Amino acid sequence: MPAPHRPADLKLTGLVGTLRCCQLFSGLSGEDLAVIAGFVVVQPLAKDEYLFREGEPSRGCYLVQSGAVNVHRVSATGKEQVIHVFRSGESFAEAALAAPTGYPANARAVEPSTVLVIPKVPILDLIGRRPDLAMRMLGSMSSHLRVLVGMLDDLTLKDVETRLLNWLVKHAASRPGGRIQLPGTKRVLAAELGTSSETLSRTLGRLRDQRLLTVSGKVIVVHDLPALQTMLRRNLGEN
Amino acid sequence: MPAPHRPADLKLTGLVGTLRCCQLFSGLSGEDLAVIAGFVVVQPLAKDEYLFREGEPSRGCYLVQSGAVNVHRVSATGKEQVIHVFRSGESFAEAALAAPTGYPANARAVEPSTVLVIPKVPILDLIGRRPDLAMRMLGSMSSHLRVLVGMLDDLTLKDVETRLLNWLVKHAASRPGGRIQLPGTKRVLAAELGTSSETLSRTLGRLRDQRLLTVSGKVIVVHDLPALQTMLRRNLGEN
DNA sequence: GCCGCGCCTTGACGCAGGTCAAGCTCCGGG
DNA sequence: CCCGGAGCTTGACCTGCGTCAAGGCGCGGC
Repeated sequence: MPAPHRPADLKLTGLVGTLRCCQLFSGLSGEDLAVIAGFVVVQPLAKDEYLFREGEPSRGCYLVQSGAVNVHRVSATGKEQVIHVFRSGESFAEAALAAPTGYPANARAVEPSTVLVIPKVPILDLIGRRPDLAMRMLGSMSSHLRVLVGMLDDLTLKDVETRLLNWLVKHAASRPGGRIQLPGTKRVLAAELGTSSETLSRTLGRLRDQRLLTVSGKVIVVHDLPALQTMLRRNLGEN
Repeated sequence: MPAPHRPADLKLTGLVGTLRCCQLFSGLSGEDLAVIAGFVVVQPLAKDEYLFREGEPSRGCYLVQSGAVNVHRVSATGKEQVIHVFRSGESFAEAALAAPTGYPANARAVEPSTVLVIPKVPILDLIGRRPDLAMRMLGSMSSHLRVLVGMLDDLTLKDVETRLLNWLVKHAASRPGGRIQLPGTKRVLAAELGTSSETLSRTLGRLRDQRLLTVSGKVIVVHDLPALQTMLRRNLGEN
């Protein structure tokens, strides 16, 4: 693991740029941003390197500068439950700032990444002096709550088919031509959907047989998005 | 629905007492508490009355004074997924303060209850002026995040038996003599465990046959807590 | 080129648990 | 007192999906 290091002053302006772009700090004054940039620590992560593990005391919270970080729990049975994959510009672990206990989950880089570590003490201090920053933190945590609530929903969508349809619709909508490039292996997607790679394969196969999509390697092309949507609605409606 | 009303000044001191007792406000000065008590609204709820529904714009956040409030989502299939049952002294819906969107869930009284409505604008204003209050809100939301993460865990605990054991152990530990009085009907407990009343009945029946507990009406008496615990651990360990 | 190793796919099988249905108990009302 | 309904229990059945196992395919190393 390469040692984290304080950025040289030269880099401060670049850092301020990064900070300004993210949801969490986007409305702050340049002065405040400079203060934050002053105590932030840049940390590169290799693929599959852990940023923190469940139970460790919290160093602070994090902001993804590049790459992607998988936040997950491992259940007592050893299964990994993905909570969320955070990408460039997103912040996480704000909850660890305010809690006396350690991190409640694990964080691991999906690919080579760099994160900004925002140490606990100075950011809490700043929050105390900048009420609008406090508001932002509240807002950010509240959106994380919503993500979790959404996950709950997903888990209670019974069918694997329904969950997959849901996932496909959500992702195909934002892609031109319905072309979805899988970020990782199919086993990973299966894990996100809470199923096994075999079942995922079967379910995809069924949709393929119905000419709704084609799969080749790590690329899924959705041919008939409306059909998927009505199918999803039908699945939700019945039962 | 009886109209909510502002408490008379006579009641202010009582209110301050309630506020002081709760996690969220427990460390604040009497002065701040008085300010809060000044804008809080007392709202009684009949059994099964809804406090708010998913999507409604947020009035503010809430503090349970007496009774119990079930916060839940209803999935697209119409099933009710319990997120948490909040009881006396607990606060909820803080997330709605900071978010522009409406409530992400529903809240309904399990039994006749009274809640304190903490309106959005004045409490946000106060948070802006009292950094330590902001910290408390952050802490509170962070613990709610943990609850949700815990729920995720529970849902991925596969067995109904395992989930039930988990529930029993958690509840029997805090009860003298392992005597657990069910708050609602067994169907409700089943829902909390994410199963049907039939399966719950069967699973309880199996534990009863093993002389680990007895069930009579709404009372479950755990006879052999350690046995339940080792059974739980066995269930988690294997597979 | 060939081989070996992941990854994906497909088939076969077993099982937890959801659903339907029938009987039981308890309780309140007329 | 009888009756009806709500909730609980138990049985029978069926289905989704997790698991094991056996190929097929692509890819990198040698």
